[in-house]
Amino acid sequence: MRYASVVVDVPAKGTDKLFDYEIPNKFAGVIQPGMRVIVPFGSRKLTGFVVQLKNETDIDSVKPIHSLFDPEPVLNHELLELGAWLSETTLCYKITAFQAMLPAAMKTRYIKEIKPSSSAQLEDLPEEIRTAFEKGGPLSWEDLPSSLVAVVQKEIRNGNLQIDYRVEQKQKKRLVKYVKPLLPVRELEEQLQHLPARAHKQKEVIQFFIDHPNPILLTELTNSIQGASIAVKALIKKGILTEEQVEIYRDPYEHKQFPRTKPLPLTDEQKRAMEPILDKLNRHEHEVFLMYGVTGSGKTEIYLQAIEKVLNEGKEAIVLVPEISLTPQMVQRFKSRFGSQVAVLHSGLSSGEKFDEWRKIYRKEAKLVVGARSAIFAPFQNIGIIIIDEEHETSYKQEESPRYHARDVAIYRGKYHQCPVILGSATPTLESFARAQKGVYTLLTLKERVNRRPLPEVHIVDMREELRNGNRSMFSRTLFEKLTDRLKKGEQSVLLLNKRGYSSFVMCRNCGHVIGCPHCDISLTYHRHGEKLKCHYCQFETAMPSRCPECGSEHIRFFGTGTQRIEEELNRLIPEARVIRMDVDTTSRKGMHEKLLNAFGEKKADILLGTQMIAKGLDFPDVTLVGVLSADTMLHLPDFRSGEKTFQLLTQVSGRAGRHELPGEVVIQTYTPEHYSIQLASLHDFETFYRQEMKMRKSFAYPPYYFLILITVSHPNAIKAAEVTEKIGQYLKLHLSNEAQILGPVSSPIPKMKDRYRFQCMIKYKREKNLYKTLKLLFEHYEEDMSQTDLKLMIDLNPYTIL
DNA sequence: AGCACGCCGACT
DNA sequence: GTCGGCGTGCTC
Repeated sequence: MRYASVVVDVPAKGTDKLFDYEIPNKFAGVIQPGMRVIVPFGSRKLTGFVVQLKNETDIDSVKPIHSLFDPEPVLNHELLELGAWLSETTLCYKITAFQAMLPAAMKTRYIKEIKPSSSAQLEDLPEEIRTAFEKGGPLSWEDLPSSLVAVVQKEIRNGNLQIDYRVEQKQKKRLVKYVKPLLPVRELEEQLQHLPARAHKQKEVIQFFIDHPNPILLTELTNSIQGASIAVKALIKKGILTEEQVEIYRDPYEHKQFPRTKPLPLTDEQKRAMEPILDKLNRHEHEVFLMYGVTGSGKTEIYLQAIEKVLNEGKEAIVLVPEISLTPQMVQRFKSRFGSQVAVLHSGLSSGEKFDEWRKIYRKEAKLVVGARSAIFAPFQNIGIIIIDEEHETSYKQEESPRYHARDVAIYRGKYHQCPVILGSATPTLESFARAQKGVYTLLTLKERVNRRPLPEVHIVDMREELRNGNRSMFSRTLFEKLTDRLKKGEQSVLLLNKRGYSSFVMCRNCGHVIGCPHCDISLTYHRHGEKLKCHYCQFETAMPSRCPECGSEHIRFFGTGTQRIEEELNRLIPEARVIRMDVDTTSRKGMHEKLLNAFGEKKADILLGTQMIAKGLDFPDVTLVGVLSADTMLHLPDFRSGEKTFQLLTQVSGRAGRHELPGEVVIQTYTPEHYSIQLASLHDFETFYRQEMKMRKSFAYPPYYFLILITVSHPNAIKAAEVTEKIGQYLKLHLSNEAQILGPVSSPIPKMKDRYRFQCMIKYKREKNLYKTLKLLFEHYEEDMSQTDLKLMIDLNPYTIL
């Protein structure tokens, strides 16, 4: 093959196509589809993905491929096709789709350097440039002092300097510094005498090496001797110590022990659910199963046994778990059963760790991947089963381009590999449950908890009533009594604060002014750490003012109910209770999540207080009480799924109580106790909830009866944004069928973000033959506007949050 | 995206 | 007459 078609690394409209390059003789037979190559592109060098090889090209001025970037293809045939499909169905650039399938560490970095051209006489160069070169090799364009820019440009024109474009992989090999003495102990003792009297630190370091003459990690050394790194540097200079960079293999779980577990005996119900899966596995056929099983019904054991069968046949398995429930407990269950065959991918890993886990999969050292959304792109060749646990979780939908849903990708891959896909949940999405009702998916039902433990008893507390009775605290009397009761019995409680829509904004109690972000139309959130106000949408942050910027009053304070405030109130009401608080603030540091959960598991605390992150997957035997402090905070969000989300959250969190010997109880505090989402969650009645919610969806033409598309238009000028949105609405009315409903334009729920005004319109449709074509045409129609006037168009097919 | 090319005003 | 501002259009 003489030519290669390449998708170049420029995410833009004009470059979202294939560019043909000649394959130089030296690469003949080496270059294959799925490989990344470095190609000349205009005056630069870029990486690109080879997508096909061919013997003909229509282009008359083909350039040759410069070099290989990977020794082997990084995307196999299936993933190349999947990328093309993703870019079509989510309307993203091909390069964006390809990049989404690789770990971030494999993204490329472009370096622009200035160096003397081969023909240049160094003496001809101006003094200031020559000295810069003498100091240290080529100059990077980025940190060229602005005073030199003009001179450099002139010399480039004169042909004395040239720009060198280099391509590098962002991934850094993990290097650690080891320090060791260059001299034997005897000589070290001698050196100790020769050091200046005031070099205390250096003496301390040498003494350390006299006691322990072996190489030591620099970080470990600085742990035992504070500020040792400066002394070490000095000692290296003196030739007493030496340092060594060693590349280490990153294994986030290397120090963990995972006792092996054996398959548990299945209940009759589990066996019945297992059968159709095994049948499909044996026949090597594709099928989507919706496994609807109440919390604690043993879904995971079914996953484990199905996976075991797949692995025994020499095939691979993918298990997706929502990010927040990718807890150590969950990972442990898989590692314990399958040991080193498991690769784990989640956001808690560093990009290098993710890269190494990815390579384990690529090199077939791992046969099973357990991971968050993007793990669906694991580079396996022979997948035997794909499992999506907690199928209803919104984190499976990516909110940036490519706006894909992991479930759709899973089904695509399941078809390709002719293998079953299992969607598991105690509270399936209405979309999936409706498909199961229609027979598109096969429904598997688990109604009983393993060992027949009853579901916990749920009490709904009307907080309006509490207020009328003079209780103004965040804790109802019922909840308070039950909390103190658990404390007496030595049992544990979990308290959930549903923080969404409740963030702690800052308001002036005198004039009612709320401090907002100057760039985005939302209120700033108070962070106690450093007394700061931060914007959730842009990076803006500012100090907490002591006076109201509007009226100058000192009565300005943060409102809303953060976990911190609850913790304070808890400490006041029940001072003897030991509380662990889990929220973004306390878990942002790496490993804290695990640490806090372990502490709770070891009963170092009586109450676990947290946000959504504690709702899922936790399994502690002594938790007998779950309290939901305010069930309706998300019920009133302007989102048609708010009822569904409330039902899901309440059901999930209730499932945390009484999972073992001790029976559990749940207290739900709410201001709208009559709402069906809350009522039915308290009765653990998903099926009635499903029917009720489906009626609502039908009458308002929402999914699953209709599909949605959200088009968001943003522009620095509000009028322009509104105008364009209006025109888009008209355009769509003209080009889509009469069956489609076009709503809007309306101001986006976040009307202004990063100094851009946002308007949106929504399309509801059932079937549209020319949908993708029309949307693509829409993009082209506004192309000039987009480049000329800084207009941005965002199209989200099947949006998950319309917020 | 980034870069070259090209056309206009400001200045040595 | 040259330098440098940014609008325009292309990149195999």
